[in-house]
Amino acid sequence: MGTDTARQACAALPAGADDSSRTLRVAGRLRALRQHGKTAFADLDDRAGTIQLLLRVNELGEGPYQEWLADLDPGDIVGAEGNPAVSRRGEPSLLVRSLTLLSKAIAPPPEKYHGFQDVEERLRRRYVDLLASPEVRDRFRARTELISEIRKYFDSAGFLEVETPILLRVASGAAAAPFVTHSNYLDVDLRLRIAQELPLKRLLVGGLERVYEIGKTFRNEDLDSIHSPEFTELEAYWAYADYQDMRALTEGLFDKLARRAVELVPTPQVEKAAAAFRPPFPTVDFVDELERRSGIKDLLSRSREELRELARSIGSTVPDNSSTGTFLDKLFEHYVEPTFTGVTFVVDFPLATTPLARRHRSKPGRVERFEVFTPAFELANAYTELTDPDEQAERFRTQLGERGDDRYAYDEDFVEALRYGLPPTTGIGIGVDRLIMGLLGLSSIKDSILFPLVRAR
RNA sequence: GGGCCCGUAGCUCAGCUCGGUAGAGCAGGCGGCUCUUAACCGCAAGGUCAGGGGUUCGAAUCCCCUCGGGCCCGCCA
Repeated sequence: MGTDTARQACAALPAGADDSSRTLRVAGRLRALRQHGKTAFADLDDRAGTIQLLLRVNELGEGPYQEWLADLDPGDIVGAEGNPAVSRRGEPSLLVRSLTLLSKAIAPPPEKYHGFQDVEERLRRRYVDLLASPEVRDRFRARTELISEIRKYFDSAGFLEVETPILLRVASGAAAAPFVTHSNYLDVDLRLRIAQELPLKRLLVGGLERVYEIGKTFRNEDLDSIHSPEFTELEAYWAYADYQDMRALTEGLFDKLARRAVELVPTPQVEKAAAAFRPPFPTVDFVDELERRSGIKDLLSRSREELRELARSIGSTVPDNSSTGTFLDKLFEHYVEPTFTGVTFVVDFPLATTPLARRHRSKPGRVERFEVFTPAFELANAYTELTDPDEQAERFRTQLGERGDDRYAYDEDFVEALRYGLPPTTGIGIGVDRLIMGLLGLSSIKDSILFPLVRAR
């Protein structure tokens, strides 16, 4: 039985009493051992919580009692059988009749009061971090539960969960450097996906009208408090809907997850963090807000050179040959992003920033796109999808021409797929590790990932 | 890539400013204690002071380099 059941069995007893008519059995890890000559106390943890073991010469006998105490160390994994009891000080306890050593901890657990503090060691040896800290175990359980909620949400909205390839000949769908590996059999270099977007949209061409995928995505770039080379991404595509529909769906998801997060981890930190994900959310028009904050007029009619000079004037050191979209992004990052105080929806981006989105129906020079920002990071990116194969081909070429490298790689087969007809569609990508960070109030993406990549030493 | 900070016992930390035999608590060992919950009391043990080089009669301490980590900035659209 779990320690929670065992504790309940003790609940009715008065302090100092035990009930020899009932037998309890628990198994778990010894956390602390307090010896008092012929009596000893130990705390035993399992997935359900903790219970005190009460060991006495009276029940175990002099010889076995001394042998047990000589053998036991904090960190050992034991099974215990005995009677429900309450200590004289009122602690629910298992009065032990017999003990079984299930696994010996040869390496000692971290110091019991301060715990495992060394940030680097906690990442390199996450198993020690987990065994030493119930809070860390709770955090990662919550992560899994929240991802499970995401699945339920999309499932109940009629979305089909699918798996698309991680190994690809062309890694496209985002602007990022891929990891490259090699197939010995095919004798060809393969890339790890940098997004799930293009395979998922192919599925909509194929008639699966609502699909989503949650899985690892890989970007061969920097590692810092909000970037991990391997991260969990959610992407969803929805035919016969546009980005306004997607916004409503997203807000519903955030609302549900915010409520669930507080249930899972009812701490002030999480309550505060999760509250920020309760609708309604402020909306910021990319161009209007940037013009208002910066005082720059007619942003969309500025030449690339003008935008470059404007970016230079705020201290950006991006290369001269960067794209128009890059300069606009730099200006936005500088003038607007620091003003966000909570979860914010930024809408209707300049066309130049986004090669896969549909042109805005009423705002010239824009795409139908929203991004979700928190004060700390970009969280989600959604748009009404571009469905026209000729325009898609043209946009890939423009992107390549401006950047002069092979990012946002031209995916020829994807353009071919569009020729068969992609229904009007909206799609979204959400950084799941970051979403967990936001909901639980974590400041580093490494706190959201069980085994983050660390440098060899 | 730049700046700042950190690395001392298995764990949590002092010691570094101002150079002079490397310390404490927890864990582990031995002894004591029949109600503790950071149990307590006593004894003994435990070190590549991240690594390398330099200055010095003498370096954990001062200087340089390297490695690892954290934070900030830049870059990554």
